[in-house]
Amino acid sequence: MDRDRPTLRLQDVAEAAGVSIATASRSLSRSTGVSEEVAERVRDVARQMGYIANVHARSLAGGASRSVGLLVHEIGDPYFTEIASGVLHVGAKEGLTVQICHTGRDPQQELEQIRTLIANRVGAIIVAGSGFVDPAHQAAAKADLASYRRFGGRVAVIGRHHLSADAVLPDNRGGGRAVAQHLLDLGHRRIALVSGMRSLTTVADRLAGIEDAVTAAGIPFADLPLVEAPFTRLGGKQAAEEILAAHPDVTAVLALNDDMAIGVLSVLRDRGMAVPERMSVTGFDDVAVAGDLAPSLTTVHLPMVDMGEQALLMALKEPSARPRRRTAECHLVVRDSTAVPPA
Amino acid sequence: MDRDRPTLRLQDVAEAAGVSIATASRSLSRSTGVSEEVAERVRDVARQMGYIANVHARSLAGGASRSVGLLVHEIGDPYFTEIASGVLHVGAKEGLTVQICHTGRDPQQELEQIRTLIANRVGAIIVAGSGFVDPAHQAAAKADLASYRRFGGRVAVIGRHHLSADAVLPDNRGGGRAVAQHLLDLGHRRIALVSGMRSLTTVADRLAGIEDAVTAAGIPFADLPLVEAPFTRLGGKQAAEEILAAHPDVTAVLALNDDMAIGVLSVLRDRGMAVPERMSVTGFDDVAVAGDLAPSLTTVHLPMVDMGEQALLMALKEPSARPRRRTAECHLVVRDSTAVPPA
DNA sequence: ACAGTAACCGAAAGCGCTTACGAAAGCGCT
DNA sequence: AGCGCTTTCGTAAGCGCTTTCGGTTACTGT
Repeated sequence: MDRDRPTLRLQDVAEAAGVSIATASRSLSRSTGVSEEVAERVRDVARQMGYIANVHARSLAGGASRSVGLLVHEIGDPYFTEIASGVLHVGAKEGLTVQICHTGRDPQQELEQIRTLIANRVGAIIVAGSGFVDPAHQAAAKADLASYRRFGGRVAVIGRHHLSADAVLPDNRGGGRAVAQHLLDLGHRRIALVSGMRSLTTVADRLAGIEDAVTAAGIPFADLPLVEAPFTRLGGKQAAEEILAAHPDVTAVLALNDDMAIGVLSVLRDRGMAVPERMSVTGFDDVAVAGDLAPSLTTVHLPMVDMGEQALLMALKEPSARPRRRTAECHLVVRDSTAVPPA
Repeated sequence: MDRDRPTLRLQDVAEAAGVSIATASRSLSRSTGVSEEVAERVRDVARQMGYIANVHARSLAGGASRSVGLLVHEIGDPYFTEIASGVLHVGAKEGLTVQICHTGRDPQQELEQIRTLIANRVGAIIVAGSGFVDPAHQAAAKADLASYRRFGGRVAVIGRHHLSADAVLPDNRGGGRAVAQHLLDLGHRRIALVSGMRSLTTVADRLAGIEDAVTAAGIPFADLPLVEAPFTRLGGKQAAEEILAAHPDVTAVLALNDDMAIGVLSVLRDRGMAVPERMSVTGFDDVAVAGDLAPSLTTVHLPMVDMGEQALLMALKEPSARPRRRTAECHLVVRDSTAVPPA
């Protein structure tokens, strides 16, 4: 975009077609108030000249913007990849461009990216990766988003319920219950938990579900070895090392997401511990590769693509005064990484 | 963005700070021509009011836009995911917003998305997934991009050299040569090729490299069983079925991308054919999961994140009259899916 | 033939910003 | 004091579009 090298303007098209700018504009947008023949001619001329309207001018003058924003920690993370895929699908179908922003798990950057999206006057902001832990950033973001909403912007959050916005939430508690129950049913009693940071509501909810199940089975939740580590593959590795060292008697490792489970699997493979014969391992999320691992991973399926789609659709629908919640069902997917504990 | 619910304007800030709009503008952008005290005051007021400038108005008036576009087939495809990651990283660092568009492998949609990006007057367009097969679409895209460039837009293509634009290209031929050589070195002679559509230059180049190697080893390239299928996991499965049925003597399957290789592996697992003991399998790309599969996949590593970064950086640098090329080095990564052929 | 109506189109006013340009004020110098 | 220079700031002219408003025209019914 250079000022000095001008692009084709609507005026150029209008002149070439022998009509006024107003008529040209009407012909190219909602062609009402223009005779069909004129509109047709203008469109022909525009096409021949290769005219492409300027979105900036259009939204300045017109109002509504044709784009939405998506906030993720890191697009390479499979969890966010799938959400982005859902959002992009809906976006393409609705003729919206999607601006994706990396927060890099940095609250400061997250705040900046939110501001950037607001500056772009996007029609909706989907917050998929939200890492606000400290009240200061959270409050700032909330304030920005509030004023954004005041002038008509829509906000939807995926995976957390905060920022007083519409939210799409996986049934983390139900999923946690299901996967724990699965291990209990197989006969496991010494189950180690490989957890992300408990300050994340996602983690807290999943743990709550696990607690439901084990408590019902008569096992005190506090008895289960639990290691908190970053929600990443490396975190899973570290946690696995720690658990194997401190608790040689565990027969199953329940990881709170697939990434960590993959880390656990790699440690077990390095140590020559057979999965699932010696040790059962479960994940959470059911990322695309979970079924391709060997052994394929027993995990809780989250409909992430769906969640992305739902979030955008929810945001685009008529706004409601109070934040809406939509729960995404999770279900257990039993694959090859779990079995009865060794005798 | 609603017209009737107005957002804070620069004028509001100016009034609150007791200065003119011009001064307010200067204070908030490149603060030249304003005394530091005034600029400071304006910035304070703006911050307190929660003012966020309107990008549309800004780029209409000013010229340069702070955003770039990225075209991919499907963000969920790991190849594109990593490229997108690279582009987003550079974008975040440079303060650019990135608009990602899905083409869904549909030439028509690809064309539309290019137009959308031009309409958004993005500063650069990175074409990662380009599926132009028919001359008509290709010509149309070329025309649009040409006029886009004429007014200062930058274009960079990843993985193909066409559209007369800057390009970042993996050394597909070298990679093909390397992986074929690896199998030859292990002693394989009956090597089946699981190929994407040969009309793709990527495929053609990789095949050329393979031909180089096998020809040098004294094997007529045409003797190798070759199945063309979609460049997807499913395509890999289909191709594998076909090959196993028609060529039971094959000892190695060389797939032209990892996705197809994963499909091949799953077919082999279903049939109980041990990899690599009974059959060696190789991929191409080295997507993130390649190392996590079991057996982990021997493949050709492409620096995809790098390529995304390079493409954007190249586009942002001063343009050159003639299209530049940058070659991304590939290298073979030997893992557990290849071994000497069965005796 | 004429008022009344509907359909079509053009002139012009903005949308919120940047940036010439010019005015005013402060400075050192003769 | 008067001159030119620099610094600082305000006025106003757009950027390319949409949309209101009013003017023309063509068409109807009487």
